[in-house]
Amino acid sequence: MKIRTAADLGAFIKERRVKLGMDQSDLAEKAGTSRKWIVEVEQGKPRAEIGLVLRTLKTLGVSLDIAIDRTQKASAASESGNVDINNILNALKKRP
Amino acid sequence: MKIRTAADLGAFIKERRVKLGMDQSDLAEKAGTSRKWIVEVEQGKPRAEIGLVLRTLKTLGVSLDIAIDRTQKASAASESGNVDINNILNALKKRP
DNA sequence: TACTAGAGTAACCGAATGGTGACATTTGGT
DNA sequence: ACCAAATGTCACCATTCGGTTACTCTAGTA
Repeated sequence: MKIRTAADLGAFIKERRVKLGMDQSDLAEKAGTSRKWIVEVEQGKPRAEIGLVLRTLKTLGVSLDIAIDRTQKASAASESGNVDINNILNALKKRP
Repeated sequence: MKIRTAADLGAFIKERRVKLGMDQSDLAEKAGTSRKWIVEVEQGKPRAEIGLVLRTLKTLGVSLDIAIDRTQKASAASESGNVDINNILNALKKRP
């Protein structure tokens, strides 16, 4: 599932928690945070800190993967993961 | 690439930014944040807020995917994405 | 050598965080 | 209807955030 917003994240966490038969207190304790924080994150709080988010996801047995977005208009090098010489040259053009 | 810690995230962001030929100021401006914040995140700040992180990743043309972790010892239902009846029953046992 | 771009660091500050503990509401079972 | 568990909300508070501005240091260029 693609995560684009904090709301996406919150929905996923809640769904996953319920599937595992945990309540908010269980998850909070296992993830080393507070129930209040779980509530807020499940509601899509955009300013929650990533450290706690990562710990929470780990607790839920979930992995976060990052990848070059194919739906984005990107250069060939961009997708390959190599340095994009065109982008760099373009940036250089901005010099006075 | 799997993201397990804030340091992972920071390393990825920096690598990606450089590949695209951007400097910290460029990225900060395009992502709607400050250069200071970019510096901190690239250094692995664990308390950066997810909202900004998501915006930054979007700016970098990157997508975040979430998935049930196969390396984790998980029940069959857990992997399938269905409700895990065993976990729920286990939780019920805790009732006094 | 002198200059510049880029990266890292520091101080300042208003604003928001996350934890605690309590209370209110909703839900499900007896 | 009653009760208990789970969820949602609130006030309080020490801590930290993120933005701004300015300074340093390094590497590469003229």
